Amino acid sequence: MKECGPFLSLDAKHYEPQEIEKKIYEMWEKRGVFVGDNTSKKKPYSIVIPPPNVTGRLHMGHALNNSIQDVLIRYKRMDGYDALWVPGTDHAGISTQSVVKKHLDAEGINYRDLGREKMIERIWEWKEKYGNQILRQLRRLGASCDWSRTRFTMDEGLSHAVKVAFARLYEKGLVYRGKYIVNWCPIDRTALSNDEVHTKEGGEPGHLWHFRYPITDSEEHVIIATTRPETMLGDSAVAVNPKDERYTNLIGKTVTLPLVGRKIPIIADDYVDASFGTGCLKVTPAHDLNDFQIGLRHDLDQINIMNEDASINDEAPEEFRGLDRFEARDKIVSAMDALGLLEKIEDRMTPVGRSERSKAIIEYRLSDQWFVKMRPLADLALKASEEGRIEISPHRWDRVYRDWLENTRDWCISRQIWWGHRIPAWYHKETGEIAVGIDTPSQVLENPDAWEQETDVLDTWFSSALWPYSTLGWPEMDAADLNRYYPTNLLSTAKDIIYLWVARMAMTGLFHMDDVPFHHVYFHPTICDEDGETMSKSKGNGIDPLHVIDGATTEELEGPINEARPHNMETMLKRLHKMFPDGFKGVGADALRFSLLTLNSEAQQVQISLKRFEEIGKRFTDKLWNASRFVMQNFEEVPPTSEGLADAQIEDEWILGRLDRCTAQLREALDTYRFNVGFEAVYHFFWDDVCDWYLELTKERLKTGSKNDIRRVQMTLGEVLSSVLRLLHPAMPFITEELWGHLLPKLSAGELMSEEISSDTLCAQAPFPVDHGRFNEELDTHFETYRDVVRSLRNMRVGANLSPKLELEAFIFPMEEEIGKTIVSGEKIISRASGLKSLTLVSEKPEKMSVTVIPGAEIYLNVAEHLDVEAELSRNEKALEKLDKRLAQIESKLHNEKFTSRAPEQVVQAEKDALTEVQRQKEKVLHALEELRAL
RNA sequence: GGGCGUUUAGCUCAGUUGGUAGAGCGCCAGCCUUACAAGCUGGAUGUCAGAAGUUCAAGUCUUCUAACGCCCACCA
Repeated sequence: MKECGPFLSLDAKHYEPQEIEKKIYEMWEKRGVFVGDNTSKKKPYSIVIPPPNVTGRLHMGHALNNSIQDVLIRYKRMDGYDALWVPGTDHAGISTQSVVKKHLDAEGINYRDLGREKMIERIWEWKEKYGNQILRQLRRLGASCDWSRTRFTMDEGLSHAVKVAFARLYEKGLVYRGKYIVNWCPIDRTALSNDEVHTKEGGEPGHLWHFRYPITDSEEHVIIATTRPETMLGDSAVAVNPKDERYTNLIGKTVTLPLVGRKIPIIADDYVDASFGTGCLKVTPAHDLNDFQIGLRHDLDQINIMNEDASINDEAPEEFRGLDRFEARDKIVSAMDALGLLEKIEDRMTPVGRSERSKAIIEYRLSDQWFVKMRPLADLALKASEEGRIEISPHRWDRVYRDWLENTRDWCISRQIWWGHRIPAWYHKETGEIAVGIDTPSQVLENPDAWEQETDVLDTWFSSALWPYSTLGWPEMDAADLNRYYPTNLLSTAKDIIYLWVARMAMTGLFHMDDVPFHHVYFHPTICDEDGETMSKSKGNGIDPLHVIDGATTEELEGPINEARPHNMETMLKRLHKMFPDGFKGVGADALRFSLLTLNSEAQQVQISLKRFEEIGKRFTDKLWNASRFVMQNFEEVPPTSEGLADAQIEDEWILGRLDRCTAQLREALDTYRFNVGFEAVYHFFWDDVCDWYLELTKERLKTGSKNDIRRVQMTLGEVLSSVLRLLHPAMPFITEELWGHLLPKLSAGELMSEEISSDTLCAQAPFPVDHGRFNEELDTHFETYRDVVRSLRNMRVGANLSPKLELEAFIFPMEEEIGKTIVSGEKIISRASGLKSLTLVSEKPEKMSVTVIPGAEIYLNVAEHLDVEAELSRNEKALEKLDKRLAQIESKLHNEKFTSRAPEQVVQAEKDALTEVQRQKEKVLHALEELRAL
């Protein structure tokens, strides 16, 4: 018996998740059921979590992705694997530093005054205090991570791993230092990788200024166009296309740069698009990526005119020095205008790069940076992908991944911030010599005063790139975890970090470990709101998973909207108030997870709204709770005999067959990451087959059957329910564990188990169901016929407006002996399900009864004086219409000679059979109508 | 500019080798049938975005078009 739990009485009519979920999670943790055992004889199955930022709060994307991982981990754990899910967090360099900076700002402290050491201390303090919030939230979700292995990208081991990785890459010449033009954020004062810069689609409103640059010693001028006039201070050439005949005579001459007075050459370069603007391009190598490249080709001066904060520096004429870049822009425009050199100003949408983090417009800045040489590494990853050592699902992302690897550029990994892994490189103060080492290099130790350490830290993604093996003990090559769990089985993540993270893990994994970091990559769809917009903080359209789990007042639901203050704020609030005037009642983690999983198709995005969690997850948890309650109530009176078990009835065999089929479907679906398909199969099996049919059919047997027959039903129910709980556990771990706590003692006490299950927690010990091969095609088809008959009978009853309680007589007039036999074999089932007094096979048509024609038979229901001729007529006329439509379809096919001659024999025969069948039915319906009209 | 995705019932979406269009919600009618009214039973609802093609047969394959969305690269 369990030490604790189950927690909720089965008397409860509605399932109340919140309290139970917390208690159950505690129980699991206390028992250590999530802990991987690297000495186990079981086969390993491992996943390393995409580490959320320490600054993060759980959002819907996390909820989805972690539900997915948890499903697979729990599935494998139950299925006999030593399943390990390694959790952890990412130090998120810039993001965390700016969060703490804001806190300090609020205290009136400038972090720069604090100094590097103190600031880092403050960030650590903050991290210790708030950094684990997201891990606690993952627990609320039910994530079965091995918390004893929790890692942090800046903990001791991982920091060591980062240094080792850097040093090894450096030794191999794959890390280098160089001057380069980088994306520069003037707010955070750091370089950013391309992936951290975002450009709004279609650009942002701006202007295109056309300036005249006078040709030296001439009355002529060239006209250049720019969207960033301030950069002219750093111009070192004007370029034209060599094929542009308008300017060939100018090549080699110089222009005198207005305001500055510098003489700069007119050069020819293919990069210039002759058809754009005037075909003349000002070249500013220090402040534009393309200009930088042109500058290299022509050996132009690289004139940096800006400070770190993008104010104008002393390279510029005095009047502009110290000005902010946008002030300088205005001033330059008016100065040019005053000189009569402003040709015109056009309004124009211009591409504007912004820092993803600070939202500031980025500058391009020439500086000393560290880079990873990507080509050799990318080739490793490409090869692994071509050899199928990394498989990506859905498959379409494979190409996206490969395209990037084929075209990738060197990766700038230095960041000018304090929070992160400080680059283990030292510079000789005089010679400029560089020393790199995992520990402080000996020459530095010998003469420390002559050296200084690099102040930059590494891009956060540098440490993330090592995550799958650094978390398992690398660079210790004989670490038990590393040996056992690397390569991991799966990486599940969002596709927007396919380059930023996935590709880089593949590259470094292959380089450092000589093996792929994961065999499979699964990209889940993007979560969008009900209008199809991606959820984001700035739009205020996010749904907080914890609100879904715990519920929220209307005010709390407003939170994200109020914080973001989007342009359509009013509409959003209005809609919220209309839909949830009394707040949202929490549905629990199970319902959240189940909803997300059944919505998770192979599409690129999935639209969700709060309502959906009620419609899908909540409804289903409630159904599961109630049906289980009912089943278990019927175990109360179990006679604990183990002899004389009655034979299985048709419905018993049928439901067990369907159970097996459902099990096979779910396994197949989970193995191929088709979560919606798998869980929908279980959903429908449980709701439709188990609840609506099997439970309804067996109520009577449970009430009035013999003890031995009751036991048969109980035994079947026991297997069905215990299997369903196990099938659903990966998706809905809490409620299934809770119900398992109720069910298991009853099953054991009554010797109702048809298989050995010796376990006290479902989570850890219960085996995942297997397909016993009991699905019987023939029996299942027969059962479908019964259901057809029942549906027809119920329909007739409703048509005659008769109470469902009234027991009626029904008659079957079969067109074929076979059908008659089939129907008779299901007599009990049909009678029970349609409230019949009797079901009789007749060879002569009964009269004055309600009639329905189904394939192969006519069904009559004796509704006596309640026969509503009008209703009968209209129902059968409708049936006739349908048959006619179908008939036309078939006939047109069969009349088509090409069809009969070219379609496969079987298909043609099937159509012919269908024709006879439909014709036969039509005749019967016509006949019935005739008789009805005669009444 | 390049790549990808989506377009199926009023809404949100399934639809795996081409072979009579499905689910949930919503809607209509009837039921408090002893697990569940947060439920049960029955019912209505579709030129599968448009066009062309391949095929005996197309929601499904090919091409083109349109709308919407995402990613990458960015003409100063």
